[in-house]
Amino acid sequence: MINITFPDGRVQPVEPGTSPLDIAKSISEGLARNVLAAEVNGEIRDAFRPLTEDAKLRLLTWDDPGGQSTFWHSSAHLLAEALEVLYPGVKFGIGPPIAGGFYYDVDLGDRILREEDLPVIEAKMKELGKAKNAYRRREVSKADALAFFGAKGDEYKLELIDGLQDGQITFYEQGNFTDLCRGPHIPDTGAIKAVKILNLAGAYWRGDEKRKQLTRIYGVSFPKQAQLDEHLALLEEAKKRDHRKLGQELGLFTFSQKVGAGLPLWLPKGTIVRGLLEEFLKKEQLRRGYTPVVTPHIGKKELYVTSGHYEKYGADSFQPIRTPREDEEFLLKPMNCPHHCEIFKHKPVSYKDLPVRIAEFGTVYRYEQSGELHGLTRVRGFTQDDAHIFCTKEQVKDEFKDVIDLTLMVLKKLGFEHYTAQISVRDPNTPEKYIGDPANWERAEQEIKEAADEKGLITTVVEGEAAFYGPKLDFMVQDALKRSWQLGTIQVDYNLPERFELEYIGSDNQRHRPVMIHRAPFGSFERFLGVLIEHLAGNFPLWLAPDQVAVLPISDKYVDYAIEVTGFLKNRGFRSFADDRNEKIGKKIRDSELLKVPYMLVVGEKEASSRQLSVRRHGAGDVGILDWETFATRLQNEITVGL
RNA sequence: GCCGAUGUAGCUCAGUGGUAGAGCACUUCCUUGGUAAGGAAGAGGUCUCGGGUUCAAAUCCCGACAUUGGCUCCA
Repeated sequence: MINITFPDGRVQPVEPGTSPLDIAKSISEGLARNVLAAEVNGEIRDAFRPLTEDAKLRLLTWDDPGGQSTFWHSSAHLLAEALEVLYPGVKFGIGPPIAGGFYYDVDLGDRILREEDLPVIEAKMKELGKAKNAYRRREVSKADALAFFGAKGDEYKLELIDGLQDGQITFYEQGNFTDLCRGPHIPDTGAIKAVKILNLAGAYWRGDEKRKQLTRIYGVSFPKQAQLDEHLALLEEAKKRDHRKLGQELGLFTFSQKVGAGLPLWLPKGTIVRGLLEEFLKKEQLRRGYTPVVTPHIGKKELYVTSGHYEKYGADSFQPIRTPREDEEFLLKPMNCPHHCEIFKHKPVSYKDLPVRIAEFGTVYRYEQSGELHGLTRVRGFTQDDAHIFCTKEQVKDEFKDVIDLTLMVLKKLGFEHYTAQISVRDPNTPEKYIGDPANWERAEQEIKEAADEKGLITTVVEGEAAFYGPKLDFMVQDALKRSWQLGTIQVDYNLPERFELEYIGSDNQRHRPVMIHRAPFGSFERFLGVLIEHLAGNFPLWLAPDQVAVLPISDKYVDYAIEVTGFLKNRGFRSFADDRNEKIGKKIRDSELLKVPYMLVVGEKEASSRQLSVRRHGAGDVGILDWETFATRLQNEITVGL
């Protein structure tokens, strides 16, 4: 007998060769139906794979991420099976589970898949699912594996097998389909009841753009149709919230072919929102000892040769601009830091001046490949809420903590409640990739972790993700639809102080090299606003709304009163307009609701004669009659509270 | 940059070889209406751009540009 330990500590002896699925069956049939995989001594395995020795066992259902990814992985195999039936001779790349489902990369030869083909694939998958074919695991020798896929003519699988060690190769089969696979898989295809093939895309074999491009088929699947429906509804909701669509509908920004791809044009309303964010941050930064600066949009090529950016990115940047007479070369600035380094250098700095915090909403231009551009989140010209902190190495930790504070304050103010921090440190195996004193690195990495801990951040530490010039902390922010975005960043830099020969005079009257910290709580206004629009579904809080109050006269007899009210509100600093169109009140309300204006004031005979306001809140409806002062106070209170 | 899709009025879209359509928005007129669309008339388009095929191209072919789903990249 072998001993199986359950998560609650209970130990049950079973015959060797018993599978977790058998154990589930012995507990209840219902459980057995729901078991997708098993965690055996911390490793996720097939629930049907026999246990041969003492083990800690956890049965995984749909509610476990491990159960879901196994389910999706098996769905990818089911997709492959369907493809093989529909398109004989299809060759397969890889087919893994991913965050929101699964995909399979396939080579269909000359055949091009179209949207119309997707329902056919879905139908075939459902049909094969109903067959309830069991997934079977089989260990094969390398020679046999090569022989199998050689006979099938699948060069991609052959290449994969080539990279595997003999004795560690397994096949999984279900129905008539056999795939090279490490597993694990769910017990049988019957569990895959709801399937949706989402989209098609090209993907290079092994992610290498020099190699053949395969067709990547994305799908998602669930044990129940209701779950799929819910998932599709969420995707629908995401589409509705798309900042590109809302930006258009709310008149926030636009793009022009003539101006150029990836170069957003901020419309008046968008500019108001953006300006309010700037104002908010500027105020907060002044309070925290930042000193604002302004630097030009271009800089001489030598500036970037000094900074090292020219060597590293010059070829992949907008190319230099030349002056007609002197033949000097200027670059559009891709970063603000070289300019800020020169500002730091403009006069001798004492240790008593440190930290120096130079802040600028600096617009930068980066050449992004045409296929990369996307709404506001990936553009070629954008404005960073940038600042560079020059400090001693002893001050790094406190500065980090202050920037974390600032960032959290920003996220809270804008209604982002879920976020984590990713700390990127050196890859210990390739120390030669990093510049700067290893002792400083060690210290900074440690202090970043401490600072994040002391501020109560949930962190993940990723080795090898650090920039060559220093470790960093990035904020990963989750929006209302549980999508994760990388926004703010804090980075330590040992490189630029060196290259620009930055110095300060210490208390010992000697020259010392400061440490530089790059930081941007929003990242860029463009990207942040894109994410914010989707997070809020375009419903800006009162303080950020481009129009705060729409005054809606019932008929043109009350337009004068509406204009008077608008004037009062404007004097109190609220953004307000009167809708004096010759339209019925229902129409005016509808239009203001669609524009997501937070407050609507309906004014007619009653209000004009009593000098009152009939107040309506966006999304909430009629909130009753208020006098002017009470309404103004209500607005002020709502703004003060924030959200 | 690569692969696929798309590009028709300000917006959303119909229009598969014979000189361009709808709804909304816009303008004018009628209407003066109390919490999500009042009525009528009008104006608005070298059908993204450039080539080609054809008696004839929004429509078919080629190329460019832009948008888009991905891939690769991202200081």
